[in-house]
Amino acid sequence: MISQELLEKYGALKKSFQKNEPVFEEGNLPTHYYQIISGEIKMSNYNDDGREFIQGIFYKKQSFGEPPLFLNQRYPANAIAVEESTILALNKPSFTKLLEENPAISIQIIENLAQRLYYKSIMSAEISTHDPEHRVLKLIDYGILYFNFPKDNNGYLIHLTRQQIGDLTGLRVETVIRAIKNLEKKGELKIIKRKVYR
Amino acid sequence: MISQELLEKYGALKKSFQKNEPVFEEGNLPTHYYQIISGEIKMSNYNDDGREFIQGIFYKKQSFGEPPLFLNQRYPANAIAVEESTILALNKPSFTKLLEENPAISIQIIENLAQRLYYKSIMSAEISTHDPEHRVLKLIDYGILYFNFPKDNNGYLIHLTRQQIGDLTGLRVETVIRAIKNLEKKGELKIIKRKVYR
DNA sequence: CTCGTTTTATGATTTAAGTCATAAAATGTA
DNA sequence: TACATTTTATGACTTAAATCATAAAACGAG
Repeated sequence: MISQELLEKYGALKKSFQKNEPVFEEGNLPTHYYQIISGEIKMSNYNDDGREFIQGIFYKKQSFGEPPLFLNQRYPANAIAVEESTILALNKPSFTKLLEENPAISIQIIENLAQRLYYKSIMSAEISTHDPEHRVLKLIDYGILYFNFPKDNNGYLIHLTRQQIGDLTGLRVETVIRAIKNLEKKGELKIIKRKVYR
Repeated sequence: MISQELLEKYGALKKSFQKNEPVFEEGNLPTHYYQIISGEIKMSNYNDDGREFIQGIFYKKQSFGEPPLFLNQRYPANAIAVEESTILALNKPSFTKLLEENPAISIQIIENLAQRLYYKSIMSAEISTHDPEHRVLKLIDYGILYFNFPKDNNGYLIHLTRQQIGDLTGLRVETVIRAIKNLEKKGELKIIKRKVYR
């Protein structure tokens, strides 16, 4: 995360997005660095028969969509606002200038990319070699660590729908629902008013 | 990739690894930056019942295992030599110093991480939402682009075993073998003396 | 060259997850 | 507050890929 002041110093502008409004679309060339001020942005792909795969969900203070920006490659996925969101957008030339003039930021970017690569490494192994219950639980545990889910007296509230969990793990809703029920039976998590706690 | 001279200037040492010898193991804390001079290194996980998932295969001039090094986190996977390999290893304090004193290297690191994140993004979507043939073909096409497979008059030679393709895509050998046969029937690739060409 | 190991190959069978159908809560909104 | 939409839920059925069994070809070490 880069401080709002620094981004604005280099000319970053605030933009608002309605719920379900796209920030950028698969196949387009990147033009800006994006960082969330408030709201929630989802990056996802759709396969030929319309099935969604969520690459990640990003919250306030997080940036998204940088890899293709650095590589001058087309976006491999869509980014859309899950809820009304405000985002800082800095155009590429200014962003490059910012990086050149602030070497310490590069280290932050490296750490951020490393973190996301670490997540993808774990999840790709989980997704491809483990059973649904294991996948769902790992995703939840990862979310607790890095999506900063809120904690109350029932434990961490997993604010993802069953459908979203499915789209993040490559499982179908029904399978996720069944897996969560089984995990509850095993005492791995709680379901209170249909909400999942861990 | 960082030039061998620069790495050696900061004290990097050459190390040799026998076939199947581990470079580092899952759960250990990172101590060095590693870059391949020659040979082939595989990073992979094993699930509870011994099934392997290959995170990636790295060839000469490529570095591997940096994300946990930057994050001070334990390795999420093992790295082992697929064949006899020579590697440059630079310890963490020296590597940090190198980065601080050579800001341009940071940009290279960023691009490298961005590239790998891009690969993981594509593959994770492919793996979770598509059928075996699609997965295998995407992996092969990616490999042609980034693993620099050799090209001869039959096309690009995919020098991965069926087992490795399976471990990279989360499929079983038999499924990969059948998928490859079908892809040959469809004219998407060639099988000559059991070797796969595209 | 020989023998053991690895890789590719193919058919039969099983099974876990996907699909389909249907519905009741919960949530949002006019 | 009423109604449409979304989310969660459950049972029955189907299917694609995993599993199991077996073997031939290729490769590699001695």
